[in-house]
Amino acid sequence: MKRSNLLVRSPPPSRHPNCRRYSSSGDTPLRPKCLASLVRRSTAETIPKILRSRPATDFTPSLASETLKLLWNDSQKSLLLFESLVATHPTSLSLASFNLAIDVAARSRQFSAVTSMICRMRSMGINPTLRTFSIVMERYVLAGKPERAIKVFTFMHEYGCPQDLHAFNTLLDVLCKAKRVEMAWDRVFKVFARRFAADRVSYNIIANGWCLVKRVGKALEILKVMLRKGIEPSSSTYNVVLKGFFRAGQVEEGWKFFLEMKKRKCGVDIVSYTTVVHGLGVAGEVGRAQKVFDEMAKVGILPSVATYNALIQVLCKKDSVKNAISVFNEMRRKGYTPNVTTYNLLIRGLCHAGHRDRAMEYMESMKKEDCDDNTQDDGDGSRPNVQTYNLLIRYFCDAGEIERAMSSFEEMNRGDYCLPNLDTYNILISSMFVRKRSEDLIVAGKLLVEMVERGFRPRRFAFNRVLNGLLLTGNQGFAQEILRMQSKFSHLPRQFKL
DNA sequence: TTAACGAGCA
Repeated sequence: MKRSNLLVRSPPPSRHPNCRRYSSSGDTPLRPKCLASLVRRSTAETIPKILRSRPATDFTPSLASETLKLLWNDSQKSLLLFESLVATHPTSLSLASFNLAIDVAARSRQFSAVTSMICRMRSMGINPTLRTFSIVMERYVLAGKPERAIKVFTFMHEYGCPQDLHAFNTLLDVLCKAKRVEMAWDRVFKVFARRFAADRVSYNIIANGWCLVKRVGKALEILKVMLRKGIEPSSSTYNVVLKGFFRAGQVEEGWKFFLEMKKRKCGVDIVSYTTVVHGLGVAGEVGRAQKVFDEMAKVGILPSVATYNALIQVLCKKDSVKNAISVFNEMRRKGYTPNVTTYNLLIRGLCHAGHRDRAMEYMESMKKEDCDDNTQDDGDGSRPNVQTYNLLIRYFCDAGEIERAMSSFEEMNRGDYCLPNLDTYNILISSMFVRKRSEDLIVAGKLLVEMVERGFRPRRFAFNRVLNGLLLTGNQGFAQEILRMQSKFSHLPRQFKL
Protein backbone atom coordinates (compact mmCIF):
# COMPACT_ATOMS: atom_id res chain seq x y z
CA MET A 1 0.00 0.00 0.00
CA LYS A 2 1.49 3.28 -1.08
CA ARG A 3 0.97 6.04 1.40
CA SER A 4 0.89 8.60 -1.40
CA ASN A 5 -2.47 7.11 -2.37
CA LEU A 6 -3.97 8.25 0.85
CA LEU A 7 -6.34 11.14 0.71
CA VAL A 8 -6.00 11.39 4.42
CA ARG A 9 -2.36 12.03 4.36
CA SER A 10 0.19 11.75 7.03
CA PRO A 11 1.27 15.15 8.31
CA PRO A 12 2.37 17.71 5.77
CA PRO A 13 6.09 18.33 5.84
CA SER A 14 5.55 21.43 7.91
CA ARG A 15 8.37 22.27 10.22
CA HIS A 16 7.48 22.78 13.77
CA PRO A 17 7.94 26.46 14.72
CA ASN A 18 10.30 25.50 17.54
CA CYS A 19 12.38 23.41 15.23
CA ARG A 20 14.74 25.22 12.97
CA ARG A 21 17.18 22.61 11.85
CA TYR A 22 15.90 19.13 12.37
CA SER A 23 16.94 17.47 9.17
CA SER A 24 20.63 18.09 9.27
CA SER A 25 23.06 17.96 12.08
CA GLY A 26 23.63 21.32 13.65
CA ASP A 27 23.85 23.08 16.95
CA THR A 28 20.09 23.26 17.56
CA PRO A 29 19.14 20.54 20.05
CA LEU A 30 16.63 18.07 18.74
CA ARG A 31 13.20 18.43 20.36
CA PRO A 32 10.65 15.65 20.83
CA LYS A 33 8.05 17.21 18.49
CA CYS A 34 10.68 17.59 15.75
CA LEU A 35 12.04 14.09 16.14
CA ALA A 36 8.50 12.67 16.15
CA SER A 37 7.62 14.58 13.01
CA LEU A 38 10.83 13.46 11.36
CA VAL A 39 10.25 9.81 12.22
CA ARG A 40 6.69 9.96 10.93
CA ARG A 41 7.91 11.13 7.54
CA SER A 42 10.68 8.54 7.31
CA THR A 43 10.89 4.83 6.62
CA ALA A 44 12.42 1.81 8.32
CA GLU A 45 15.50 2.28 6.12
CA THR A 46 15.97 6.00 6.60
CA ILE A 47 15.26 6.36 10.34
CA PRO A 48 18.57 4.77 11.49
CA LYS A 49 20.50 6.87 8.96
CA ILE A 50 18.89 10.05 10.21
CA LEU A 51 19.58 9.11 13.83
CA ARG A 52 23.23 8.42 13.01
CA SER A 53 23.58 11.78 11.27
CA ARG A 54 22.87 13.58 14.53
CA PRO A 55 25.42 13.96 17.32
CA ALA A 56 25.06 11.36 20.07
CA THR A 57 24.73 14.15 22.64
CA ASP A 58 21.32 15.03 21.15
CA PHE A 59 19.87 11.73 22.25
CA THR A 60 19.08 12.21 25.89
CA PRO A 61 16.80 9.78 27.77
CA SER A 62 14.11 12.45 27.96
CA LEU A 63 14.21 13.10 24.19
CA ALA A 64 13.74 9.37 23.59
CA SER A 65 10.87 8.92 26.03
CA GLU A 66 9.06 12.16 25.14
CA THR A 67 9.22 11.31 21.45
CA LEU A 68 7.92 7.80 22.08
CA LYS A 69 5.02 9.38 23.99
CA LEU A 70 4.17 11.60 21.03
CA LEU A 71 4.21 8.56 18.76
CA TRP A 72 2.03 6.61 21.18
CA ASN A 73 -0.82 6.19 18.70
CA ASP A 74 1.39 5.17 15.80
CA SER A 75 2.71 1.84 17.03
CA GLN A 76 4.62 1.08 13.85
CA LYS A 77 6.57 4.31 13.90
CA SER A 78 7.13 4.28 17.62
CA LEU A 79 8.50 0.73 17.53
CA LEU A 80 10.64 1.63 14.53
CA LEU A 81 12.09 4.57 16.42
CA PHE A 82 12.66 2.39 19.45
CA GLU A 83 14.46 -0.31 17.45
CA SER A 84 16.54 2.30 15.63
CA LEU A 85 17.56 3.88 18.93
CA VAL A 86 18.62 0.46 20.21
CA ALA A 87 20.84 0.15 17.14
CA THR A 88 22.24 3.68 17.03
CA HIS A 89 22.03 5.38 20.45
CA PRO A 90 21.32 2.66 23.02
CA THR A 91 22.41 4.84 25.92
CA SER A 92 19.45 7.14 25.26
CA LEU A 93 17.07 4.37 26.30
CA SER A 94 15.91 4.53 29.88
CA LEU A 95 13.46 2.44 31.86
CA ALA A 96 10.72 4.90 30.83
CA SER A 97 11.41 4.33 27.12
CA PHE A 98 11.44 0.55 27.55
CA ASN A 99 8.14 0.71 29.41
CA LEU A 100 6.59 2.81 26.65
CA ALA A 101 7.83 0.51 23.90
CA ILE A 102 6.70 -2.57 25.81
CA ASP A 103 3.25 -1.03 26.24
CA VAL A 104 2.97 -0.22 22.53
CA ALA A 105 4.08 -3.72 21.51
CA ALA A 106 1.76 -5.40 24.02
CA ARG A 107 -1.14 -3.21 22.91
CA SER A 108 -0.79 -4.60 19.41
CA ARG A 109 -0.49 -8.04 20.99
CA GLN A 110 3.11 -8.58 19.97
CA PHE A 111 3.83 -10.43 23.19
CA SER A 112 6.88 -12.22 21.84
CA ALA A 113 8.41 -8.82 21.08
CA VAL A 114 7.60 -7.86 24.67
CA THR A 115 9.58 -10.83 25.95
CA SER A 116 12.60 -9.94 23.85
CA MET A 117 12.44 -6.31 24.98
CA ILE A 118 12.48 -7.42 28.62
CA CYS A 119 15.48 -9.65 27.95
CA ARG A 120 17.20 -6.86 26.06
CA MET A 121 16.71 -4.30 28.78
CA ARG A 122 18.20 -6.69 31.30
CA SER A 123 21.21 -7.27 29.08
CA MET A 124 21.65 -3.48 28.96
CA GLY A 125 21.66 -3.33 32.74
CA ILE A 126 18.14 -1.85 33.06
CA ASN A 127 16.04 -4.03 35.30
CA PRO A 128 12.34 -4.30 34.54
CA THR A 129 10.33 -3.00 37.48
CA LEU A 130 6.87 -3.72 38.79
CA ARG A 131 5.63 -0.93 36.51
CA THR A 132 6.98 -2.89 33.53
CA PHE A 133 5.20 -6.05 34.61
CA SER A 134 1.98 -4.24 35.50
CA ILE A 135 1.91 -2.96 31.90
CA VAL A 136 2.32 -6.50 30.57
CA MET A 137 -0.29 -7.90 32.97
CA GLU A 138 -2.76 -5.18 32.08
CA ARG A 139 -2.32 -5.77 28.37
CA TYR A 140 -2.86 -9.51 28.79
CA VAL A 141 -6.07 -8.85 30.71
CA LEU A 142 -7.27 -6.38 28.07
CA ALA A 143 -6.43 -8.93 25.37
CA GLY A 144 -8.85 -11.32 27.10
CA LYS A 145 -6.07 -13.44 28.63
CA PRO A 146 -6.31 -12.80 32.38
CA GLU A 147 -4.79 -16.18 33.21
CA ARG A 148 -1.66 -15.06 31.34
CA ALA A 149 -1.49 -12.01 33.59
CA ILE A 150 -1.50 -14.27 36.63
CA LYS A 151 1.22 -16.34 35.03
CA VAL A 152 3.35 -13.24 34.48
CA PHE A 153 3.01 -12.55 38.20
CA THR A 154 4.20 -16.03 39.09
CA PHE A 155 7.22 -15.70 36.76
CA MET A 156 8.29 -12.12 37.22
CA HIS A 157 10.88 -12.77 39.93
CA GLU A 158 12.84 -14.79 37.35
CA TYR A 159 13.20 -11.53 35.42
CA GLY A 160 14.56 -9.61 38.37
CA CYS A 161 11.35 -8.17 39.76
CA PRO A 162 10.50 -9.16 43.34
CA GLN A 163 7.23 -10.90 44.04
CA ASP A 164 5.94 -9.11 47.09
CA LEU A 165 2.84 -7.57 48.61
CA HIS A 166 3.18 -4.57 46.36
CA ALA A 167 3.22 -6.78 43.27
CA PHE A 168 0.35 -8.88 44.62
CA ASN A 169 -1.77 -5.74 45.10
CA THR A 170 -0.88 -4.55 41.61
CA LEU A 171 -2.08 -7.80 40.06
CA LEU A 172 -5.32 -7.58 42.05
CA ASP A 173 -5.79 -4.03 40.86
CA VAL A 174 -5.14 -4.85 37.21
CA LEU A 175 -7.77 -7.62 37.33
CA CYS A 176 -10.31 -5.56 39.28
CA LYS A 177 -9.99 -2.52 37.03
CA ALA A 178 -10.74 -4.78 34.08
CA LYS A 179 -13.86 -5.95 35.95
CA ARG A 180 -12.42 -9.40 36.63
CA VAL A 181 -13.01 -9.12 40.36
CA GLU A 182 -14.23 -12.69 40.75
CA MET A 183 -11.03 -13.95 39.23
CA ALA A 184 -9.01 -11.57 41.41
CA TRP A 185 -10.75 -12.90 44.51
CA ASP A 186 -10.88 -16.62 43.71
CA ARG A 187 -7.70 -17.13 41.74
CA VAL A 188 -5.38 -14.57 43.30
CA PHE A 189 -6.56 -13.27 46.65
CA LYS A 190 -7.63 -16.60 48.12
CA VAL A 191 -4.53 -18.35 46.79
CA PHE A 192 -1.84 -15.84 47.76
CA ALA A 193 -3.33 -13.70 50.55
CA ARG A 194 -1.55 -15.55 53.33
CA ARG A 195 1.77 -15.80 51.53
CA PHE A 196 1.98 -12.06 50.82
CA ALA A 197 0.18 -10.93 53.99
CA ALA A 198 -2.73 -9.18 52.28
CA ASP A 199 -3.22 -5.75 53.82
CA ARG A 200 -5.77 -2.95 53.92
CA VAL A 201 -4.85 -1.92 50.38
CA SER A 202 -5.51 -5.45 49.08
CA TYR A 203 -8.99 -5.40 50.61
CA ASN A 204 -9.67 -1.89 49.31
CA ILE A 205 -8.77 -3.00 45.80
CA ILE A 206 -11.20 -5.93 45.99
CA ALA A 207 -13.95 -3.73 47.45
CA ASN A 208 -13.40 -1.30 44.60
CA GLY A 209 -13.56 -4.20 42.14
CA TRP A 210 -17.02 -5.13 43.40
CA CYS A 211 -18.11 -1.50 43.21
CA LEU A 212 -16.89 -1.24 39.63
CA VAL A 213 -19.30 -4.02 38.67
CA LYS A 214 -22.00 -2.28 40.74
CA ARG A 215 -22.18 -4.93 43.46
CA VAL A 216 -21.98 -2.72 46.51
CA GLY A 217 -23.34 -5.50 48.73
CA LYS A 218 -20.20 -7.54 48.04
CA ALA A 219 -18.04 -4.49 48.82
CA LEU A 220 -19.83 -4.13 52.16
CA GLU A 221 -19.07 -7.80 52.83
CA ILE A 222 -15.37 -7.07 52.27
CA LEU A 223 -15.67 -4.22 54.74
CA LYS A 224 -17.10 -6.67 57.29
CA VAL A 225 -14.31 -9.17 56.64
CA MET A 226 -11.78 -6.41 57.28
CA LEU A 227 -13.39 -5.50 60.59
CA ARG A 228 -13.57 -9.16 61.60
CA LYS A 229 -9.89 -9.64 60.86
CA GLY A 230 -8.93 -6.51 62.78
CA ILE A 231 -7.84 -4.64 59.64
CA GLU A 232 -8.96 -1.09 60.12
CA PRO A 233 -10.68 0.40 57.05
CA SER A 234 -9.19 3.64 55.75
CA SER A 235 -10.83 6.69 54.25
CA SER A 236 -10.19 5.00 50.87
CA THR A 237 -12.30 2.03 51.95
CA TYR A 238 -15.26 4.25 52.80
CA ASN A 239 -14.80 6.40 49.70
CA VAL A 240 -14.79 3.29 47.53
CA VAL A 241 -18.14 2.17 48.95
CA LEU A 242 -19.54 5.71 48.75
CA LYS A 243 -18.65 5.91 45.07
CA GLY A 244 -20.04 2.40 44.60
CA PHE A 245 -23.50 3.46 45.77
CA PHE A 246 -23.63 6.39 43.37
CA ARG A 247 -22.22 4.37 40.50
CA ALA A 248 -24.89 1.71 41.06
CA GLY A 249 -27.59 4.39 41.02
CA GLN A 250 -28.34 3.93 44.75
CA VAL A 251 -28.33 7.66 45.37
CA GLU A 252 -30.19 7.74 48.68
CA GLU A 253 -28.10 4.87 50.06
CA GLY A 254 -25.01 6.81 49.05
CA TRP A 255 -26.30 9.92 50.74
CA LYS A 256 -27.07 8.01 53.97
CA PHE A 257 -23.62 6.44 53.88
CA PHE A 258 -22.07 9.89 53.51
CA LEU A 259 -24.05 11.21 56.53
CA GLU A 260 -22.97 8.15 58.52
CA MET A 261 -19.33 8.76 57.52
CA LYS A 262 -19.61 12.33 58.78
CA LYS A 263 -21.30 11.23 62.01
CA ARG A 264 -18.76 8.53 62.79
CA LYS A 265 -15.88 10.72 61.67
CA CYS A 266 -14.52 8.05 59.34
CA GLY A 267 -12.25 10.10 57.21
CA VAL A 268 -14.59 12.35 55.26
CA ASP A 269 -12.24 14.22 52.98
CA ILE A 270 -12.00 16.03 49.67
CA VAL A 271 -12.49 12.75 47.78
CA SER A 272 -15.74 12.01 49.66
CA TYR A 273 -17.05 15.50 48.90
CA THR A 274 -16.10 15.27 45.23
CA THR A 275 -17.81 11.89 44.99
CA VAL A 276 -21.01 13.22 46.53
CA VAL A 277 -21.10 16.41 44.42
CA HIS A 278 -20.70 14.31 41.30
CA GLY A 279 -23.01 11.49 42.40
CA LEU A 280 -25.90 13.74 43.41
CA GLY A 281 -25.46 15.94 40.36
CA VAL A 282 -25.46 13.26 37.69
CA ALA A 283 -28.56 11.81 39.35
CA GLY A 284 -30.23 15.13 38.60
CA GLU A 285 -30.04 16.52 42.14
CA VAL A 286 -28.21 19.69 41.10
CA GLY A 287 -29.43 21.79 44.02
CA ARG A 288 -28.25 19.25 46.58
CA ALA A 289 -24.92 18.87 44.77
CA GLN A 290 -24.39 22.62 44.84
CA LYS A 291 -25.26 22.69 48.55
CA VAL A 292 -22.68 19.99 49.32
CA PHE A 293 -20.13 21.93 47.29
CA ASP A 294 -20.88 25.09 49.30
CA GLU A 295 -20.66 23.14 52.57
CA MET A 296 -17.01 22.32 51.88
CA ALA A 297 -15.76 25.83 52.62
CA LYS A 298 -17.71 25.81 55.91
CA VAL A 299 -16.11 22.60 57.14
CA GLY A 300 -12.68 23.74 56.03
CA ILE A 301 -12.17 21.32 53.13
CA LEU A 302 -11.27 23.41 50.12
CA PRO A 303 -12.44 22.07 46.74
CA SER A 304 -9.76 20.81 44.36
CA VAL A 305 -9.71 21.09 40.57
CA ALA A 306 -11.38 17.64 40.51
CA THR A 307 -14.22 18.96 42.71
CA TYR A 308 -14.71 21.90 40.38
CA ASN A 309 -14.66 19.49 37.45
CA ALA A 310 -17.38 17.40 39.09
CA LEU A 311 -19.55 20.47 39.56
CA ILE A 312 -18.88 21.75 36.04
CA GLN A 313 -19.83 18.38 34.58
CA VAL A 314 -23.02 18.27 36.60
CA LEU A 315 -24.03 21.78 35.52
CA CYS A 316 -23.30 21.00 31.87
CA LYS A 317 -25.32 17.81 31.98
CA LYS A 318 -28.23 18.67 34.21
CA ASP A 319 -28.38 22.45 34.38
CA SER A 320 -26.94 24.90 31.88
CA VAL A 321 -23.58 25.35 30.25
CA LYS A 322 -23.91 29.05 31.09
CA ASN A 323 -23.77 28.26 34.81
CA ALA A 324 -20.91 25.84 34.20
CA ILE A 325 -18.95 28.67 32.56
CA SER A 326 -19.63 30.90 35.59
CA VAL A 327 -18.15 28.21 37.84
CA PHE A 328 -15.19 27.90 35.48
CA ASN A 329 -14.61 31.67 35.67
CA GLU A 330 -14.99 31.58 39.43
CA MET A 331 -12.39 28.85 39.82
CA ARG A 332 -9.94 30.84 37.72
CA ARG A 333 -10.60 33.97 39.78
CA LYS A 334 -9.76 31.98 42.89
CA GLY A 335 -6.42 31.00 41.42
CA TYR A 336 -7.10 27.41 40.32
CA THR A 337 -5.57 26.23 37.07
CA PRO A 338 -8.10 24.28 34.98
CA ASN A 339 -6.73 21.02 33.65
CA VAL A 340 -7.46 19.20 30.42
CA THR A 341 -10.52 17.52 31.98
CA THR A 342 -12.00 20.91 32.92
CA TYR A 343 -11.65 22.10 29.34
CA ASN A 344 -12.97 18.87 27.87
CA LEU A 345 -16.07 19.08 30.06
CA LEU A 346 -16.79 22.65 28.98
CA ILE A 347 -16.10 21.91 25.33
CA ARG A 348 -18.44 18.92 25.48
CA GLY A 349 -21.11 21.01 27.25
CA LEU A 350 -20.86 23.75 24.65
CA CYS A 351 -20.98 21.30 21.73
CA HIS A 352 -23.93 19.53 23.28
CA ALA A 353 -25.78 22.85 23.49
CA GLY A 354 -24.94 23.46 19.83
CA HIS A 355 -22.28 26.12 20.45
CA ARG A 356 -19.48 24.52 18.45
CA ASP A 357 -17.83 27.84 17.62
CA ARG A 358 -17.54 28.76 21.29
CA ALA A 359 -16.20 25.28 21.99
CA MET A 360 -13.48 25.93 19.42
CA GLU A 361 -12.57 29.14 21.24
CA TYR A 362 -11.87 27.11 24.38
CA MET A 363 -9.82 24.69 22.30
CA GLU A 364 -7.77 27.64 21.08
CA SER A 365 -7.21 28.88 24.64
CA MET A 366 -5.95 25.42 25.62
CA LYS A 367 -3.35 25.62 22.87
CA LYS A 368 -2.46 29.15 23.87
CA GLU A 369 -2.00 28.17 27.50
CA ASP A 370 0.26 25.36 26.38
CA CYS A 371 2.50 27.85 24.56
CA ASP A 372 2.52 30.27 27.51
CA ASP A 373 3.17 27.59 30.07
CA ASN A 374 6.74 26.39 30.29
CA THR A 375 6.44 24.65 33.62
CA GLN A 376 4.24 21.66 32.69
CA ASP A 377 4.68 20.33 36.19
CA ASP A 378 2.09 17.56 36.10
CA GLY A 379 3.03 16.34 32.69
CA ASP A 380 0.18 17.27 30.39
CA GLY A 381 -1.17 20.47 31.93
CA SER A 382 -4.11 21.63 29.86
CA ARG A 383 -2.86 20.73 26.41
CA PRO A 384 -5.56 19.33 24.11
CA ASN A 385 -5.53 15.55 24.27
CA VAL A 386 -7.03 12.78 22.21
CA GLN A 387 -10.37 13.15 24.04
CA THR A 388 -10.53 16.86 23.20
CA TYR A 389 -10.08 16.18 19.50
CA ASN A 390 -12.37 13.15 19.51
CA LEU A 391 -15.25 14.93 21.12
CA LEU A 392 -15.00 17.89 18.74
CA ILE A 393 -14.76 15.56 15.77
CA ARG A 394 -17.75 13.57 17.03
CA TYR A 395 -19.93 16.66 17.41
CA PHE A 396 -18.88 18.03 14.01
CA CYS A 397 -19.79 14.71 12.42
CA ASP A 398 -23.12 14.55 14.24
CA ALA A 399 -23.95 18.03 13.00
CA GLY A 400 -23.07 16.97 9.46
CA GLU A 401 -20.01 19.25 9.37
CA ILE A 402 -17.79 16.59 7.89
CA GLU A 403 -15.28 19.06 6.43
CA ARG A 404 -14.79 20.66 9.83
CA ALA A 405 -14.36 17.23 11.39
CA MET A 406 -11.75 16.37 8.77
CA SER A 407 -9.89 19.59 9.35
CA SER A 408 -9.71 18.90 13.10
CA PHE A 409 -8.53 15.41 12.24
CA GLU A 410 -5.81 16.76 9.96
CA GLU A 411 -4.69 19.17 12.65
CA MET A 412 -4.56 16.28 15.09
CA ASN A 413 -2.62 14.24 12.58
CA ARG A 414 0.14 16.84 12.60
CA GLY A 415 0.92 15.30 15.96
CA ASP A 416 1.76 18.41 17.96
CA TYR A 417 -0.36 17.23 20.88
CA CYS A 418 -1.45 13.67 20.19
CA LEU A 419 -2.17 11.37 17.29
CA PRO A 420 -5.57 9.87 16.37
CA ASN A 421 -6.51 6.75 18.30
CA LEU A 422 -8.90 3.87 17.65
CA ASP A 423 -11.91 5.98 18.69
CA THR A 424 -10.96 8.77 16.29
CA TYR A 425 -10.88 6.38 13.35
CA ASN A 426 -14.13 4.70 14.37
CA ILE A 427 -15.94 8.03 14.68
CA LEU A 428 -14.69 9.29 11.32
CA ILE A 429 -15.23 6.05 9.43
CA SER A 430 -18.85 5.88 10.63
CA SER A 431 -19.45 9.47 9.61
CA MET A 432 -18.33 8.67 6.06
CA PHE A 433 -21.55 6.74 5.51
CA VAL A 434 -24.04 9.52 6.30
CA ARG A 435 -23.82 11.53 3.08
CA LYS A 436 -23.84 8.39 0.93
CA ARG A 437 -21.23 9.86 -1.39
CA SER A 438 -18.85 7.68 -3.30
CA GLU A 439 -15.89 9.94 -2.47
CA ASP A 440 -16.66 9.66 1.25
CA LEU A 441 -16.42 5.88 1.00
CA ILE A 442 -12.99 6.19 -0.55
CA VAL A 443 -11.97 8.32 2.43
CA ALA A 444 -13.43 5.67 4.76
CA GLY A 445 -11.30 3.06 2.99
CA LYS A 446 -8.19 5.18 3.30
CA LEU A 447 -8.84 5.81 6.97
CA LEU A 448 -9.19 2.07 7.46
CA VAL A 449 -5.85 1.47 5.76
CA GLU A 450 -4.20 4.18 7.82
CA MET A 451 -5.50 2.84 11.12
CA VAL A 452 -4.21 -0.64 10.33
CA GLU A 453 -0.84 0.83 9.38
CA ARG A 454 -0.71 2.46 12.78
CA GLY A 455 -1.35 -0.76 14.58
CA PHE A 456 -5.05 -0.49 15.40
CA ARG A 457 -7.38 -3.42 14.94
CA PRO A 458 -10.64 -2.39 13.29
CA ARG A 459 -13.64 -4.53 14.13
CA ARG A 460 -14.81 -6.97 11.51
CA PHE A 461 -17.93 -4.80 11.30
CA ALA A 462 -15.88 -1.80 10.13
CA PHE A 463 -14.14 -3.89 7.47
CA ASN A 464 -17.42 -5.29 6.16
CA ARG A 465 -19.12 -1.94 6.14
CA VAL A 466 -16.34 -0.26 4.19
CA LEU A 467 -16.03 -3.21 1.79
CA ASN A 468 -19.76 -3.21 1.08
CA GLY A 469 -19.75 0.53 0.56
CA LEU A 470 -16.85 0.37 -1.89
CA LEU A 471 -18.39 -2.49 -3.84
CA LEU A 472 -21.76 -0.76 -4.07
CA THR A 473 -20.17 2.42 -5.40
CA GLY A 474 -18.14 0.59 -8.01
CA ASN A 475 -14.74 0.82 -6.32
CA GLN A 476 -13.88 -2.85 -6.86
CA GLY A 477 -10.14 -2.26 -7.11
CA PHE A 478 -9.87 -0.52 -3.77
CA ALA A 479 -12.20 -3.09 -2.18
CA GLN A 480 -9.81 -5.84 -3.35
CA GLU A 481 -6.91 -3.99 -1.82
CA ILE A 482 -8.71 -3.73 1.52
CA LEU A 483 -9.69 -7.37 1.35
CA ARG A 484 -6.04 -8.31 0.88
CA MET A 485 -5.10 -6.16 3.84
CA GLN A 486 -7.79 -7.76 5.96
CA SER A 487 -6.66 -11.29 5.17
CA LYS A 488 -3.06 -10.42 6.00
CA PHE A 489 -4.18 -8.57 9.09
CA SER A 490 -6.28 -11.33 10.57
CA HIS A 491 -3.29 -13.67 10.41
CA LEU A 492 -1.07 -11.45 12.49
CA PRO A 493 0.86 -13.58 14.94
CA ARG A 494 -0.79 -13.75 18.32
CA GLN A 495 1.97 -15.10 20.44
CA PHE A 496 1.41 -15.25 24.13
CA LYS A 497 4.61 -16.32 25.71
CA LEU A 498 6.58 -15.02 28.61
C1' DT B 1 0.36 -0.43 45.54
C1' DT B 2 -5.93 1.34 46.61
C1' DA B 3 -10.27 5.97 46.59
C1' DA B 4 -12.64 11.84 43.48
C1' DC B 5 -13.31 14.81 37.83
C1' DG B 6 -12.86 12.08 31.77
C1' DA B 7 -13.40 7.31 29.44
C1' DG B 8 -19.48 3.95 24.73
C1' DC B 9 -20.91 -0.24 21.36
C1' DA B 10 -22.60 -3.49 17.05
